[in-house]
Amino acid sequence: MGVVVIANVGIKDIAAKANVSTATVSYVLNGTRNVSPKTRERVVRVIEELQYKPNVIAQSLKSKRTNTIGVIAEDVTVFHTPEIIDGINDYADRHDMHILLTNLRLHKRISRSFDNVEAYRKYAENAVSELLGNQVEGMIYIGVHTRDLTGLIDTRGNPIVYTYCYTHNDVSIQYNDEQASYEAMSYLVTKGHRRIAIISGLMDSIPSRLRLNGYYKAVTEFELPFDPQWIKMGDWEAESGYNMAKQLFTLAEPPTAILAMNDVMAVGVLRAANEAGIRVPEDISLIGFDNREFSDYLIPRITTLDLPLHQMGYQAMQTLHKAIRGLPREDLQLPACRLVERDSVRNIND
Amino acid sequence: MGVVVIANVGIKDIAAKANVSTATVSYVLNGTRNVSPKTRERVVRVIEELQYKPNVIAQSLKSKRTNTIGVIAEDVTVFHTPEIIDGINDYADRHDMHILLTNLRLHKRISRSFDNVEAYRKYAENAVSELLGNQVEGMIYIGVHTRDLTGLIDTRGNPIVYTYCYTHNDVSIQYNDEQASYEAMSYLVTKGHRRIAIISGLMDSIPSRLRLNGYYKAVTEFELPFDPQWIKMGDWEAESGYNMAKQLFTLAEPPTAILAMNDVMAVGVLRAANEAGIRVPEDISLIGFDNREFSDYLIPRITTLDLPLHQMGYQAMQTLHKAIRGLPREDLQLPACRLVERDSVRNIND
DNA sequence: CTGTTAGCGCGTTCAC
DNA sequence: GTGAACGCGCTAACAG
Repeated sequence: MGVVVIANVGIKDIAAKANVSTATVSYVLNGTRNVSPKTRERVVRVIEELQYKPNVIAQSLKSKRTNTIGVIAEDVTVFHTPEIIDGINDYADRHDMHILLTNLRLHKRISRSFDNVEAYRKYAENAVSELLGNQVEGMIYIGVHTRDLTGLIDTRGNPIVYTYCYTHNDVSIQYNDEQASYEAMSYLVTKGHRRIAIISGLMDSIPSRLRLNGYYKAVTEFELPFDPQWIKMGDWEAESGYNMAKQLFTLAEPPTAILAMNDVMAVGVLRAANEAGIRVPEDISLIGFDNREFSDYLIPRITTLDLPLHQMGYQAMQTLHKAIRGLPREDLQLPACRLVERDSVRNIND
Repeated sequence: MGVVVIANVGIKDIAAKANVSTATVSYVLNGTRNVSPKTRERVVRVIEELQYKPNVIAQSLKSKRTNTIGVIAEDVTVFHTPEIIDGINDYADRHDMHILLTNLRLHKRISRSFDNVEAYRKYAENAVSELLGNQVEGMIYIGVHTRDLTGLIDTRGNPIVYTYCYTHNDVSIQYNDEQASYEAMSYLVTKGHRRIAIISGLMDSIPSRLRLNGYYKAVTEFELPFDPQWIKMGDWEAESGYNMAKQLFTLAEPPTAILAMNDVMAVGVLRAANEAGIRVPEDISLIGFDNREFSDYLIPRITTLDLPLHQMGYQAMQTLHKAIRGLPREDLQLPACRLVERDSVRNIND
């Protein structure tokens, strides 16, 4: 109807209609130089009239700055990725930067064999190539789990920040695993627990080891009883939580609380308890890890540790931004996890 | 160390090092014209040696094609958004298109007052402006829930496709709500259920109404008993599922199965059942909607309807792509939901 | 047929 | 306040 599809108006259209040179228009737009109020006024009016927007592409060509960074997500459908991207956006919005998103779609393409780095190297390298071709000023790489990606890609000297994974040579943004499990332990102690078991993730994982450190630290500091049988090795999956919990339940001196290194294994614990007629939290207390959405919908609602994902994304973007600008790297605080208190821990002081 | 930061090599660097003109390099790169094997060989070697990648920015400036589309996500942290983006990526990857991602961050910025369109119009318009400035060839808008966004933004004639929301004037990609609830009902009937209750979402929502249509259609076709008391109006939140379930439990003729219009309300039903000592599925069967991650972690695991999110993203991108190319719009099939059979429905034929 | 020169796209910026 | 060179790659027109 009244809608007119406007052929892209350019700076010279403005110049023509306002009877000035293109240079003047540019000066008005950018305030790069003084322009007499009268001409400025005239130019501004035409600009608004024609709804002119500078062609960022052309600007970039000259300025060699695109204000665009590339985000390589190994898989956007993995639970932590969207929130990290949200943090990246948060910072990017405040600094007028744009995000070119690449999604490696790892889960769908190579299923669970993440360890086979070769299998997806070509995807990752393609992503980097395309991004560089698009003149991004830097990149953020979001992994599907915390692991070493040294040598996976070569950014040819362009800045990159890794998060939810790391390399030996580059900056990476992680969160404080040790503090997190220590905090969970402190909380349990506050609630009167002393015999506390832990179900770890795979032991080739750095987070597993760091969280175990936090556990040991708490055991030492609070002088808790220690029994190696309370340390169970899981593999992050619910099934392992289930199996380990069953073992814990049959111990001569069973723990009064279990700390599972992720919410998924916590579900396994819940299932095992359910099956054995053991009630959570009345008979045994449980803390998960990750604050996955479902942890709030379980019965009982699971107390867990919230990951500072937003902050990680924000810091990653901030760090990258400084690197692009050539500014020195600030020593940012290692993002901390936050205990989300719900209904799966009983206070046994009462 | 051995790492050399290479100043961006351009076509003329190649030309110089290979002793040819830039035109020849361009012809080699694009195969636009015949180049003698010898020179080609020489040029190719230099290109590889210097790891040259054409500057897409410069290419776009001339070709007026950026192969980039803008995705405006109202909120990337909402459960359905990542999977839709994944579908968009899937199509984009196959057609060498790039995604410039904008995240309106609606949840964090304006909390839950989504109905107040004015509150975020400015965010949306900014997003469109920036995207257009970046010369995207089209846009996909991903809503946080299915509602009418007519008049929210003006793309100035540029193609746009909406998904998980719609307008009166533009193309939008939805899924088949009516088929979904009908399918759930058929399944329940197969399992011997005839007295089936439904807990709807807010009734100003189109999905609520369509799903109710599917319910009625099944009631009619299968000649099921009908009692208006079995139709409960919820508001999508767990609390309402809880309240409505309690009402259903106290009916003189209670239903044998409940269909909740989302998994969140299904959790409410589960809680109410738990409290009342009613077992799912032994005493009452339950079907949710959305196949939210947590539905698989509940006890019992909830049978639910999986949303064709990936397909929606794929179709949105496909539709947009055709529009950009000026091709006629194909009539794509309305994506269907898929019943995910788990443990919350009992076969009462046995 | 192969290779080169020169102008273009669009906004910026320097010299006048 | 203006003309024109410039950035980088593409390509029409031209030369050998």
